Amino acid sequence: MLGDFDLKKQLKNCGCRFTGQRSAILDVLVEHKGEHLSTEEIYTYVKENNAHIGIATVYRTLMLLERLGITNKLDFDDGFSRYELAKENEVHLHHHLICSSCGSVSEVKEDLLDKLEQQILEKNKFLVKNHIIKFYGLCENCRK
Amino acid sequence: MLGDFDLKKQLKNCGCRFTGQRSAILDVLVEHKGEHLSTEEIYTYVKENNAHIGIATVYRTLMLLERLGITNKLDFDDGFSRYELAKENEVHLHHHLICSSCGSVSEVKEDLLDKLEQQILEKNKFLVKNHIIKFYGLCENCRK
DNA sequence: ATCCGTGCAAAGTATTTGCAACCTA
DNA sequence: TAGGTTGCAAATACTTTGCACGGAT
Repeated sequence: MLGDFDLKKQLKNCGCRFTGQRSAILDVLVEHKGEHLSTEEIYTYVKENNAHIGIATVYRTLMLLERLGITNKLDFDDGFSRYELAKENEVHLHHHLICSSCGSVSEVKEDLLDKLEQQILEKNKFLVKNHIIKFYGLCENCRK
Repeated sequence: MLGDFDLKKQLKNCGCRFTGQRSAILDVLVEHKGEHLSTEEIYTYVKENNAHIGIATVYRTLMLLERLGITNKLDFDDGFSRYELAKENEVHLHHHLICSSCGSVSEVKEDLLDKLEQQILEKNKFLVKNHIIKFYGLCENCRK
């Protein structure tokens, strides 16, 4: 798998080892690209082909993948840490739409924030490297 | 105190009772306007004048205040729920600047998002009622 | 007097950690 | 072989809940 090759290289670069568990966890994230899986969900999917994996390994691996910049940790205030592949964000950052009524999460894929971030650098002397934007409101279904 | 009067009215409106603990917790939030206190910090401050209050009451009251729209719950991914007075947001919504290096949190007080939210309504049929924006990057100090 | 609110402690839930066995390099 | 990695279980950390007592209306 393509993902494995990159992972192997990146792990070597940081002196870490390439293991079946780490590969399997990344595979799950690749297979579910576009979703925002919780640790528990990732654990469940990984167990399908890796029955004896422990959830501590999932937590540790997700921490590692985030440190390597392979994943982004997301937070929708539902009590779970969620993850997505960071690659998707190379071109654009996501804006998440969270419905206050049904809790559904969808995405906007536009980035109109460059202007704002430029102003922040000028006025606050703060260099923006990444952002997480959560819009709370009512989705199409719940507005009916 | 001014805050007490509003609280009393709002509590009555929802069939809830006005108690010393609820008043004291709101007082702490008013005294620390502009900060983003964690539940634990609020608990510590309230105990100064209310030595025997329990932390469960703080959690329950903050939940109530949020339901009443008096406070906003914030989340800076540091493992704590944080709160601020919602009033501050009547005029403008906050954008938080979170430094990846030192963890400091500051604020931008501009709202250039109206245009984007209008587009979201048109393209995603999603009606934005509120938003939380977290910019991750490097603050002035850490860029030196 | 009623019954909501409180404090305490126990329970819950997500996540982290210690450690011996295991596996990658 | 050496040392990073794993699985298990115990430990943490934050938050919620059950219940009897206390206080607001």
